[in-house]
Amino acid sequence: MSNTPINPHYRQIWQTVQLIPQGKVACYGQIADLAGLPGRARLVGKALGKVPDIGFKGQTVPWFRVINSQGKISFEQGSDNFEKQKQHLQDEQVVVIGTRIKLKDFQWQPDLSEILFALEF
DNA sequence: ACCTTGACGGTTC
DNA sequence: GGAACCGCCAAGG
Repeated sequence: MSNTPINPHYRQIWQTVQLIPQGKVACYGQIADLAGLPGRARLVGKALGKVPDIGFKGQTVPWFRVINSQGKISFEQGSDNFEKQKQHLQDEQVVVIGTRIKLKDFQWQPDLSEILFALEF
C-alpha cells in the first residue's frame, strides 16, 4: 500500500466537501469556514486540486460543487476543467448560465444539526 | 529560511 | 456586472 502522508487540512476540506448535497453548490470560503479554517478559501482551492481520483474514505469528493463567492466557476471559461465542471453541475440540475450560477437558488445552506453531526474531525 | 503560487474574498470604482 | 487592487496564508520549491 502506498502511504503518502496526507495533509490534515486537506482531509478536513475533502470531508467537508463531501457534505454538499447533490444539486447544490458551496463557495470556497464557505467550505473553509465549515472545515474550521476561516479565511483560508485559497487553501480549499489547492486541496481540491489534489483530490484523489479514487475518492476519499470510501466515497468520491464532489469537487465540482464548489464555486467562488461570485457564483462563478473558477476555471477559465472554455478550458477542459471548466467544461467538465459545468457538465457535472448540469447533470444534477444545477442551472449554469455562461459561467454563472445563481447562488440565491443553488447555494447549500446547511442547518446546524447537519454540521454538528459531521464535525468529528 | 526565503520566495512564489494559488480552482479565493471583500471593497471600491 | 466587471475589473483592478489588496489582504490572506499554507504549501511546495
